[in-house]
Amino acid sequence: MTAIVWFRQDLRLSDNAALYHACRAAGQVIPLFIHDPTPTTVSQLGAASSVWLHHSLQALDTDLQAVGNRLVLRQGEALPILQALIAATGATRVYWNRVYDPASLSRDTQIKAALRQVCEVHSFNASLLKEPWEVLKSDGTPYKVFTPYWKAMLKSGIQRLPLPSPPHIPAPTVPVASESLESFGLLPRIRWDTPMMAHWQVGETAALQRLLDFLPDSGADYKDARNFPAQPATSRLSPHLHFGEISPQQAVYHTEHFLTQHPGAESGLRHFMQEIGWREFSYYLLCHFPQTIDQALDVRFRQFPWAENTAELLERWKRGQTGFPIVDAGMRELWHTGWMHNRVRMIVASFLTKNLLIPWQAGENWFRDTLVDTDLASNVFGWQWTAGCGADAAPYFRIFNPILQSQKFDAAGDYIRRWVPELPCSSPIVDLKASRERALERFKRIAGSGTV
DNA sequence: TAGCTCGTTGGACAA
DNA sequence: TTTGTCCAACGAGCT
Repeated sequence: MTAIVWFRQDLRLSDNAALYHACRAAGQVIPLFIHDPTPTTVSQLGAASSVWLHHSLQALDTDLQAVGNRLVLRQGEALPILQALIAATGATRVYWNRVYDPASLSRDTQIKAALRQVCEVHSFNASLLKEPWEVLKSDGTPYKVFTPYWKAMLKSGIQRLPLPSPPHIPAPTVPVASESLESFGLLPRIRWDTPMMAHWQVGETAALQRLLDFLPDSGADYKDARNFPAQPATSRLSPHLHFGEISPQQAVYHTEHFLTQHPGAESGLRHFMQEIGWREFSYYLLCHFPQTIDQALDVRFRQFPWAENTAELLERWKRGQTGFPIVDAGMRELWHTGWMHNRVRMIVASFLTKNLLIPWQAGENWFRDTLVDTDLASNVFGWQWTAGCGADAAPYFRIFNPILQSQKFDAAGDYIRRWVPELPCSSPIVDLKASRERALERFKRIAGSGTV
């Protein structure tokens, strides 16, 4: 019996439910990845993420070769490709792990219905700790506040043993043709990606190593040190988690295991697991409120009086030329490495949406294109939280002051100097005090105009 | 059921 | 220089 394992955002061999169950059930396994270049508004792959995907697919293929198989690459619309592959190989089962953004969920539902005419289809959860519909309030509606949500999650139990990596994945006896990875065109023509990728190691092995290095190096101090962008105190697991090179269950499992031997790291690592929880919560909200992909959850914000004629200001923000050192440092870190420290993400987002009064969607789009860890749910959630229009949002008067933030979290200026060596940088593009007051005034205008 | 406290990440201002 | 208070208002969850 032959089974197709359709890889999507689960580019790993360990703790991969679809792969695990396919290997147990089938004598021959066809590992497949489909690149669908059709432009859609929600699932378009940003330039930096495309580069990561290229390397991740390469790593997955290498790992598959080590256990006797190869990754089959195809390009185009998923359903006809799967149907053709089933017809050509006589496969009788298709396995995949679910992807939880609304567009993928509805597409997969259609594909499942169509494929069930000709074969068995099995889908699994391999990217979330729990299914989003499993955890609800006592009245049956979804949580909108993180703390009670996370408490309920912990109470119901988030730990389980990760599935082992199959020691051997039997290849089909008749080889299946594959397109070349280069034909996907994921790498840019002008190779700006080489210096960016010098900051990263891609693939399942690197992802696990990253976690295992992080736990002893930074686990104990995580709670406080993670706020200081000059320190390498955060896990940097986000791109690995996004592409599924490691699962959140694996992160939780290894963290708990580490804690049994290093109980002193308890406080720090509870906060680290809480960050895994925030990732989970953003998927949870996106599943329950799918319209929040591009619309504010708080309906009052759908007619927020944003500033006009801001093209030039947006451009200066993107290029890291705002004249505010910590903002410019963050935007340049993003440009050079495909990643930005979490605290700095909040600072630059607050600056864009509040001091410049530019819609959060503009910032969300730029992040989507330039981050290697772009994750629809986390990105949308984070931006809405900062803009004050999402679930559990920051109060409207919470406007970060970039000068005070750098004094508090980069007092020695190490982070700023690393990315803005030409200090003092250009003159500020906006007056902090005046722009803060302008934002507060406009937020007051929409207050009381009705809520969700 | 009513009443109460609390809520990831802050800043300005007065004392 | 540091510390306390206020900046809204609503849903979650407890008593």
